[in-house]
Amino acid sequence: MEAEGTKDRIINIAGSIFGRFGFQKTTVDEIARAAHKAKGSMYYYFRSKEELFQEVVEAESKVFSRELAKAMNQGNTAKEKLANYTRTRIHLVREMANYYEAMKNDYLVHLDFIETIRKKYDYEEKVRIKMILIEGIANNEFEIGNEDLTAQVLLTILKGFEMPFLLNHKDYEIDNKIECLLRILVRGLEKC
Amino acid sequence: MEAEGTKDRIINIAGSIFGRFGFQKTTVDEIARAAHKAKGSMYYYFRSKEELFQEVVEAESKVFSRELAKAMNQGNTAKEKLANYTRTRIHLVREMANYYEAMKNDYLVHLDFIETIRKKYDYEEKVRIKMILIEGIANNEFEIGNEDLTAQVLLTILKGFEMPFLLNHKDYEIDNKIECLLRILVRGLEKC
DNA sequence: TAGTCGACCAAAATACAATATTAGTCAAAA
DNA sequence: TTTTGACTAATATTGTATTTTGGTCGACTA
Repeated sequence: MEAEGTKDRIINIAGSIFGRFGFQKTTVDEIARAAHKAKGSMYYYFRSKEELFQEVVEAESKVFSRELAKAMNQGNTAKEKLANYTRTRIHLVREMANYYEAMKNDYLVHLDFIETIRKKYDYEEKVRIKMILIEGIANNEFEIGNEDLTAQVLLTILKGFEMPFLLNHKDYEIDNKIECLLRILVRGLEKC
Repeated sequence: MEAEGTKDRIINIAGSIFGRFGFQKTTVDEIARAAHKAKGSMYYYFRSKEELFQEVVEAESKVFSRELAKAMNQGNTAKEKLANYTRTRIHLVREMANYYEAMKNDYLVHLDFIETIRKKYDYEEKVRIKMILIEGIANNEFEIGNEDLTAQVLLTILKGFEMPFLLNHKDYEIDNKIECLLRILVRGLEKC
């Protein structure tokens, strides 16, 4: 028996094809052929093309989440955790930029199921940031009025930082910017 | 001169039409009719539709700039200036969100002359923020390693903040978020 | 002479019908 | 349980006739 089930194999293959061509320009038959299956078989595992895509995004988000959690836990203090989280997040998103590139065409076609997924992962991320903040408050590292609002704002900042390279603008100074941003954020949250 | 008045009138009328329908879906003839002129007359004042649009953007950017400068100068300290600048900028962009709405269709058609304008005004804005920072350092309000990089990062944060409502997501908590952001930024830059 | 006009043109956008792909189904079979 | 490929309705694409649009120009005027 293969370590990887058929369904997971399809998800992986679909992921690489969706990543190259986006949701709309990828056909179910194309994925089926790449997976050496008949198109009909796809509908044994997934109710629709949308559901297949959703599972691909879900799987990739899990990897994203795991990497982020790992980076975060490599720090001892809340400050370090926030810093590692920020650095890793920005770099991960940057690596995924070419992935987003293919999705750009789908972007205006406002697929509302994507919106749903996005919201869910935004929420998860906010919770994770909030946890760092709460830990920092408990540690006497941070002094924050409203952790929930602050977590939301930090997430907005992080998401804003990805915009430049989400829209082609290459940024060779990104590492300097990240450190500069972190200096402001950490000092801004710090208990002094 | 009378001619200068006509040109400005055309720019204003064109602005409101471009604002409603975007660059592509607005026709030169439409603008001409609204200005009670023949289409040919448009080409007496502007070399092309692009140039007309460019002048519209230029004019509106000037208003934007002036409002920002005004808000900024209402503060006495650098901290106040930064705060006023931030608040005004975010609110101005939000008011313009419906304007951007119409432009969304043009967005993917990557009009590179728009990119040029954007770069120019980004630079101006960065300079303005940098001036606040330098003033703050001179005042002993701020303590900043690299003002240029910091100004760039602040601009990136501000531009990131506009993304949510640039993409429909209405945000009823925006004022709380702005104050929360400002608290972080000001404390993050503060000399303590 | 600065400003306006509208007929005119080539290029681009649109409309529409014919054609081809595609998402999704299903009965049969492995 | 899993796979298949023929099948269909809906969607997308293509080719083409038609219209619209950006832009020009010579004539006109105040």
